[in-house]
Amino acid sequence: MDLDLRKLRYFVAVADRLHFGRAADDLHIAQPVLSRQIRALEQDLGAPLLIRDSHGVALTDAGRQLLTDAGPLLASADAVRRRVTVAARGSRRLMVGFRAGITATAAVREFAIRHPDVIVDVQRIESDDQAAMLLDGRIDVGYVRLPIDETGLRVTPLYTEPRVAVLPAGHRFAGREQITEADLAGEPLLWHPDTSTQPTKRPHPNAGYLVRGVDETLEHVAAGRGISFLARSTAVFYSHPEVSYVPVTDLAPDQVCLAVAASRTSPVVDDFLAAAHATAEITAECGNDEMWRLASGAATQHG
Amino acid sequence: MDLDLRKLRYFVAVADRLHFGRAADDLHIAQPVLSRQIRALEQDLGAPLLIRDSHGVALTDAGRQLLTDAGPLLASADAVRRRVTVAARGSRRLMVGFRAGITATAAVREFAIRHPDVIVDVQRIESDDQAAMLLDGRIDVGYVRLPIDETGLRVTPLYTEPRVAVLPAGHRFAGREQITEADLAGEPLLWHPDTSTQPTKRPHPNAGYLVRGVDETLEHVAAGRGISFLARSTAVFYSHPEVSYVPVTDLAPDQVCLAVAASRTSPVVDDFLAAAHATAEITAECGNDEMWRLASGAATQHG
DNA sequence: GATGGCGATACCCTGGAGGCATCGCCGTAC
DNA sequence: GTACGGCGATGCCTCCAGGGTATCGCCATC
Repeated sequence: MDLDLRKLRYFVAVADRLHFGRAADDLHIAQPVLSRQIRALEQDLGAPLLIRDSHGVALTDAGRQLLTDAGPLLASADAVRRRVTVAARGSRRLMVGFRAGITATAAVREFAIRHPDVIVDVQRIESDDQAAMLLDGRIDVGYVRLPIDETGLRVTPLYTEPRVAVLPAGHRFAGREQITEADLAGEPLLWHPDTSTQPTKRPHPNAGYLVRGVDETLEHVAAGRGISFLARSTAVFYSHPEVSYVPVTDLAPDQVCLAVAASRTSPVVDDFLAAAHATAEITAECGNDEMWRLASGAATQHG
Repeated sequence: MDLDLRKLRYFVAVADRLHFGRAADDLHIAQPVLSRQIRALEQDLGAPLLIRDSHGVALTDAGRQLLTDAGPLLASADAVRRRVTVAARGSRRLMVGFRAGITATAAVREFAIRHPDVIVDVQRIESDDQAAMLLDGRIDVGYVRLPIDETGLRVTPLYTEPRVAVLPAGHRFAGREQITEADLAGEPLLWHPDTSTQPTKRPHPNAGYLVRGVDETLEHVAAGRGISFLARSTAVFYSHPEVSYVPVTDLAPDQVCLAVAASRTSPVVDDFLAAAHATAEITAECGNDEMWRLASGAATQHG
């Protein structure tokens, strides 16, 4: 009758590896058990999920559908468990995530007027798991940057800000007032993990440098492994002696959004969203022209 | 480790009834079994969910949190099962729901250009289960009218249209060119089922007339049980010899939106959404001034 | 003080999830 | 061509979770 989330998790493991033995290892169970559980799941759903033949294991149409749906569902279940245990502690706490360069202070202050009893916790998030953290309830609200996989989320735009190129200090364009995207044609770009994959899908471990977070980006750029781009407010907050920021005039701006898990129903969350929207302009100021002039003036002193 | 959806369903039954014996009846299991399952769930979550004392059963904070989260989660699980079985049949089919008065033809035609292989099915939906149908996968996309419980959904506005009062033919305002909301102060309003409740919560069966759908509305109004309001396009499509429509000049307009389950990831769905947005103006025409003049002209012939 | 309603406990039975050993199939190597 | 190895499936055992019935314990009511 009801879907069995354990079997579903097992299925995801097999679908990820396309190999019963290795998936069983991942799950710390014996391979025959896994084999039977998957068969039981197929019988339960009344549909074959995997094709096993001498060439290995492959997904059927139904299996592909289940794989795409399983991730969000399992994440929601996680989120439910997490929220219940939090509610049980009686702690009225709101966890707000924010991407590098974004300052939630104004919204937090505004929110505290209406909800002095709620403790607002803030936590930095990164591009590669911003969606997953919302889905499984580690954060309740997120100041995120696009792109983001909107599956299971409710995403509303807040503001945009220009982006700048991140160049090694010795680069031929370092210190320029501004450049265009065309100037950088052919430059090696750092490879960022794909944020549009399902939360269950992990990027292949040895596919180039895995750049996660701003500090790593700066290190890699300084080391000459490639160039990158950052939102201007991020550049304002993070500097590195061996790195130079240069505005790129024709680059698509960075879109900052508010995101919550769509399955989340809570007046507290709604009130925070309202506060965040009301203070969007203040939040956006961190990347405005004045802040940029100040910051880039300071940066050129050592860049 | 994983949440047990069966236990979760059991919990919802108990939380709805606040009575173990009756909930057990609903679930067709014995009361002691239910008692133990709930206790197991509490142990599993590490939090008490219900307070049992001589005065009966009550929810704890954690229990309330779980109850609000359980509905969407169970609905998602249903949706996953449904989509997998559909995918297994290999049928590329898209189910589009629409509220009364909304014509999806333009979007369907536009969509068919890109996806001639996908069969688009349309189905009328009602206010009281429009959200539930999206959440549990009975429809993939919905042309809905506000208000709607956005939990678990992604809702984007399409267009608005004026609303009209629905009056019995013998009403003192019947046949008027227009009236204001104040004119109708004190008039008995038909009671519509609350759309903002959780999908698991059913309205109490004997709480006034349960008006579901347009036809019932017209019958009840004609029978003199109260007046009601409808979007103008709905009024254009539905007429009743004993009912008269009168524009209300200062009534908040009806907002038509597109809605999909937030956990739904599918390029086919995305393409339909794009087509629906692209054809929004055509869709909105059904309730425009010209259509209204034509329809109300015809209506006055027998009204 | 007797009674009845209601959740919890005790006890039993069955089925499902886990383990281990082994089979059957097929591709490959020598 | 045969031997071998990889891999999923099957057989068989154990144990616990989920189902049932009978009954207890508590309390409110009369």
